[in-house]
Amino acid sequence: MRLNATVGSLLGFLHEGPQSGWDLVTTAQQVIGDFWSLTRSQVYRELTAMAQQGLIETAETGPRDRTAYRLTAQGRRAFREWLAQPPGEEQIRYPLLLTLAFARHLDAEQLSGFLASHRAVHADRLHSYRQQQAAALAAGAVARDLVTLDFGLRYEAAVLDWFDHLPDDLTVPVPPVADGTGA
Amino acid sequence: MRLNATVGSLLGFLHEGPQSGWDLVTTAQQVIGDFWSLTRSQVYRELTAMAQQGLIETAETGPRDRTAYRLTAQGRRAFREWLAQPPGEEQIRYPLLLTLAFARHLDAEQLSGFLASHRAVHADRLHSYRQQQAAALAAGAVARDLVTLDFGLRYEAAVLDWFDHLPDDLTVPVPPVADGTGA
DNA sequence: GCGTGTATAGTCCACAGTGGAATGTCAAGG
DNA sequence: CCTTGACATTCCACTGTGGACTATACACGC
Repeated sequence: MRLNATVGSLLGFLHEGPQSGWDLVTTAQQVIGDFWSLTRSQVYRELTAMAQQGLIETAETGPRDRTAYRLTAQGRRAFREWLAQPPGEEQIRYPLLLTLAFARHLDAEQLSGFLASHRAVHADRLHSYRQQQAAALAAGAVARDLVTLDFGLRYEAAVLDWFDHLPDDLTVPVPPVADGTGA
Repeated sequence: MRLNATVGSLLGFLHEGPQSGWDLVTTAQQVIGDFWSLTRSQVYRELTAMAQQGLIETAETGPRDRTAYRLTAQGRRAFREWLAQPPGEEQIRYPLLLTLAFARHLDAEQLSGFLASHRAVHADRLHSYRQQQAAALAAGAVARDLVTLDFGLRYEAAVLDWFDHLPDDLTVPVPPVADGTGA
């Protein structure tokens, strides 16, 4: 009965006290959203399964259909086991690089538009990370609390650097490709 | 009829001439494998659908059950349309950061073991990227041909840097966590 | 010529992850 | 009292992942 990483992290969050699916989505977005994704659908799906397996139990039902869950002893055990497994490798999927890989089939102006807008996204993210860092430091956080944020900072800085060192002739008209029907 | 990125890139590869599913998996792994993933299952699944939609057609059938596909005019059109769409944002999922986010529940020695092995993976990748770069340059490639590789180089360098600036007290014993049953 | 291992080639399936539509409830303010 | 927006969950279709399974062709050693 191996847990997947999503279930593992949900169990991790429940260590801070009972939460509903809605709460967990919010928490996850804030705490691990920069390097892990999990969607509403998935959270509710997993919560149901987790309850069935006895990893969590209903803590309280509030207004609307709100159902908060609490860790069980079994859930706590399962979490520790999961956390002790060697974490898998990272996965990156970056559609912009796909576009770039096929850039010779693309209009130069469109390409430079795409690049500009993606660059802006990364610049914004870097800016927001810096603010988060400053705020955390002001609130008394130490380096240990900032490792994942630091990852984001370095990542975004590197990506921006990459944008700023792209060769010019990327967005310069290239003679139309032969577009051969065969090899 | 919007194509997904996987179909888009398959169409892209077929511009180089007819290929079978098997070939396409190999090509994709080599050309876009560092920032995009696609699995055998998916390739064959999509090829069937693409053929049904008239984006590709059977080019030849070889030994074993080999079936090579060729682009149709419609497929070429669909590819251009797909490529002209603004590419989506990148997705990153890094389980190690998840582990790190819950590090206070984890044994210091285990954590440092995980960190060491992940660091090694990134060091290897950086090394291999450098070799690829050198080989490409030696073969006469220009900057324009190396943009995606350059992304990988900068990414891996940044990640390694991050590893090398992790605070020491990450892997220093932390007083056992209270592990409260509730809030 | 004859096995036999390895690379090639494809199929199938269960599970995980994504994104949006649909549904409903409660709270606040005019 | 009515509308608007935040809260909360469910459901679905599609996409993506990874492994098990089958089978054929070919190179090689004998």
